[in-house]
Amino acid sequence: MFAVHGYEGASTRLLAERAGVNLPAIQYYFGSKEGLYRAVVGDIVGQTEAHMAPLSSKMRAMLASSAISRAELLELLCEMLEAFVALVTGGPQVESKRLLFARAEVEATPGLEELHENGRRQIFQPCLDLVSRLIGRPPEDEATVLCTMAVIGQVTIFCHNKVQHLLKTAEFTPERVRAIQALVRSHTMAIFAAQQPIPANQSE
Amino acid sequence: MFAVHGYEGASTRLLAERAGVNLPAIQYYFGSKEGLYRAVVGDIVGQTEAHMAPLSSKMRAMLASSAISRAELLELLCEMLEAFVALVTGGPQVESKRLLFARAEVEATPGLEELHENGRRQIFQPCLDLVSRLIGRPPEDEATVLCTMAVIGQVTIFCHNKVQHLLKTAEFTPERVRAIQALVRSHTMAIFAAQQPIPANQSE
DNA sequence: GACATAGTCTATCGCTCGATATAATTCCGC
DNA sequence: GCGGAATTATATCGAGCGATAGACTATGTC
Repeated sequence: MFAVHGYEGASTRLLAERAGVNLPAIQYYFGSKEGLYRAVVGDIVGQTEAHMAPLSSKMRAMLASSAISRAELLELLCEMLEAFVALVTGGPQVESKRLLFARAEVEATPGLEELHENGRRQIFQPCLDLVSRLIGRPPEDEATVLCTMAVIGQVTIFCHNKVQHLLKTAEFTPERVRAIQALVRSHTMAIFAAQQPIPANQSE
Repeated sequence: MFAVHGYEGASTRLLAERAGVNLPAIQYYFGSKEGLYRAVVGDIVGQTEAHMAPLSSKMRAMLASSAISRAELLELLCEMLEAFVALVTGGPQVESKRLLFARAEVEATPGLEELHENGRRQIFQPCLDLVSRLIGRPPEDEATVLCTMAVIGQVTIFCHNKVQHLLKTAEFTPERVRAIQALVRSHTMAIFAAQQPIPANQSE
């Protein structure tokens, strides 16, 4: 309900009715409407962390090892993006999760900042680090940030609500998910393969 | 106000106060809050059309001419994306326009569908046609749609509100706009340059 | 100077919102 | 099967919402 109608739009009466409980149950169990909202966001944050955990640790391990080839960096970035695609197109309550992700970029409601901060930490920062190495510029550089955003934008657009009307069916079938993953992978490969090899002046 | 607070969040009292008029003026001049909203959306739609008009007609002319090279198609697509970047980062009331674009993808408020439909017509459809020719698949194909969405996603991400917190300054300076345009161009060139040449079995 | 029109003002209507006070009910150890 | 705690149901509060009624003011016409 929060994802579909927004925080303001999802009234406590609607929430209680859909949950099959009485109205004051929200205050009884969650303190307030905001408390319920934060619980929802926290649940999704947890799902995200669980989903990205294995890849995150793998990446941390590989980046820690002294020598890592450009091809390995690129492969890590592609896996990261593929995991992001899987995150926003699968798992429990996909539709709601995707919409809530999209809302986090627009709405300024309590708790959504946690969701956004989580996305920054779990998705953006790892990608930024990889892109930084791939283009041989520090992650603080604006060019690095912009490039990372553009690459990630290829995925985030599939979170949008109305954009899905461009497709005949709104559902993310396994075939479609694989198609998107393959698409993002090939694009990303093309983007960074064409890049000149690292000028070897990056740190470490 | 609509862009920042959303349709529901921008109360008529707030709107009237910020406009320096009395409360019933909204109903007097626009019939209702929704009428005012539609007027706002209509204004932005008009801006968008005016902004994209020259490129649209140029593209229509080139596509109508029988022979058009792959390089020319690619150049057209890049110009289209650059114009899209310019659209969401410049012109009057940039910030509001960008936020409203982002909201159009999430909110289901009256009149926003017009904004979304306009984006589909002015941006997505032309890009879809170009991508269709570039990858040699009909525009109805899901693969064509997905590819176009991914390419456009590189730009739409810059419409997001919170994502901009990733940058040190939120403002879109001319240098930053040019950097984004160059970035999107180089990415798009890489994506479609690596593609195998058209199998020559596309229509026309 | 009387009058019609256009536009603005204050006050308020009916409604929905989140939250709560309070009563009724269910649950569970004993 | 009883008593107290946990939970649920009913009724309602105060606030804010969009919209409107109706009085007031400015303006142009004759």
